[in-house]
Amino acid sequence: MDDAIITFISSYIDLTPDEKSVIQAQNIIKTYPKGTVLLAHGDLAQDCFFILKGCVRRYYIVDGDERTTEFFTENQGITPVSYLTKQPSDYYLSCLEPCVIALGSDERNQLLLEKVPKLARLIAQMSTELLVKSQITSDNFKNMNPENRYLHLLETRPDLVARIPLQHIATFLGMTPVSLSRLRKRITLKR
Amino acid sequence: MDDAIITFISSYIDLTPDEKSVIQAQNIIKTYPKGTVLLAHGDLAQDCFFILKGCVRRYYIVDGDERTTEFFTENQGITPVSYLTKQPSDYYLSCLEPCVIALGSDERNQLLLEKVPKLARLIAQMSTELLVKSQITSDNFKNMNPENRYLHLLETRPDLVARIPLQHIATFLGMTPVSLSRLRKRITLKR
DNA sequence: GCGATTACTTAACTAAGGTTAACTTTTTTT
DNA sequence: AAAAAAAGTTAACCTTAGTTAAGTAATCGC
Repeated sequence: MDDAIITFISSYIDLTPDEKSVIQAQNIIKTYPKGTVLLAHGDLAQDCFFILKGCVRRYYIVDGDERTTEFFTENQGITPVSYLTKQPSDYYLSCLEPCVIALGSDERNQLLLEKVPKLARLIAQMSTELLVKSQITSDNFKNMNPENRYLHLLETRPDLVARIPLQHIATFLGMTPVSLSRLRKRITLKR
Repeated sequence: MDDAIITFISSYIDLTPDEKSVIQAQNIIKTYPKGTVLLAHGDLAQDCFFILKGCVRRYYIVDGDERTTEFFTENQGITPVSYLTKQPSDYYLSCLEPCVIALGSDERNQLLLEKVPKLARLIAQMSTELLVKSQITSDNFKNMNPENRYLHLLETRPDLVARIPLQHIATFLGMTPVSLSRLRKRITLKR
C-alpha cells in the first residue's frame, strides 16, 4: 500500500532509490472509517489528500440538502480550494467507504520539493491535466441533459455507479434521487 | 493598449524595465473582426490568447446546435485544451465582437520564460487561480437550477448579460433561448 | 434609409424533473 | 436474528424546460 504513491509518481517522472526513500519518509498515511468528515464547511483545510484506498465525496449543503459535486477514488489527489486559498471551506469532504489516505501539508510538501526538485515537473503536469479534465467535464455537464449525463457516467465511470449510493450519484448528476430512480426505469423500459 | 499585458503581469509580479521591454518585444497583437473563428472543431491550436479588447465565446456543436460553455472578455487568457494536449480541438472559439488579442505560441512562451524566469511564478499562480475558479464555477452550476443560474449570472457578471446575445447566454446557462426568454418574463412578473 | 437577416418573444403542446408521501428493500446495529 | 435506520422505488400531482411555429423587434450591410 505504501508503494502506491511511489508507483503513481514514477508513472510521471523517474525516481532514484534515494528520492524514493525521501518521499517514503515524508509520507504520512492514515486510515479513516466510513463516514469520516475530512473537511467540513467553515474549516480551514490543513492538508491535501491522496487516496490509496476507498472513496471520498465532495458535497455542499444547499437549503439543508446535500449536493454532491465530485467523487474521488484510488490514486486520485484532492487539493481542497480551502487548502489553496487559506479561506474557510464552502464544501465538505467525507469518506463514503473506509479509506486509506496519504496526507500532504504545506510544510512537508515544501520540504519534499526542496529535496526532490523534479517533483515540480510532476506538479505542473498534474495541474495541467486537472485543468483540462475539469474543463472537459464541466463542458460535458452543460451540454447534456440529466438522462444523457447518466448514460455518459455509465460509459465513462461504471465503477462509480456500482459502488456509490444512488442518492449521491443523483445529485452529482444534477437531479434528485427520485428523478434518477424514475429515469433508470424509463431507460430499462426503452430497450 | 500594448501596455495592458504589462499592467496585467505587473499585478502579479514586479518587472524591471528590461523585463518589460523583453515582454513587449515578444508580444504579438492582432485584431480580428466580429465573427472570426480563432479555433474550429478539429483544428490543432497553435496559440494561446490574451484578450485586450472584445469578447470571445467557446462553444460546441451538439446535434447541429451551438452550445456555449464559456465567455472570455478583457484581461482574460484563453488556453485551449488543444494547445495543451496537441490533440484536435473539440470546440470552437470565435469573436462575438471585434477583438484585439495578444497571441502566445509554444516557441515564444518558451523564450519568454528563459529570458524572464520569474514568469514561472505568474504561471503557477494563474494556474491555481484558474483551477479554483473552474471548480467553484462548475460546482455552482451543478448546485443551481436554470432560474438560479440566471439570477446568479446577473449578480456576478451583469456585463455579460448586457453585451452578449441572449441565445448564447441561454445555452451557457444550460437551457434553450426560448426557455430563457420565458424565464425572464416569469421573473419580472414575480416582482 | 431600406431590405434582409438575425435576435427575441410569445403561445400551444409535449416531455421531463421537482415534491411529497407511502411503501419496499437493503444495510447496519445491537 | 430482530429491530432500527438508511436507501431505493413508485405514484400522484405540480412546475418547469424542450419543441415547433408564428410573429415582433432590433441590427447589419449596402
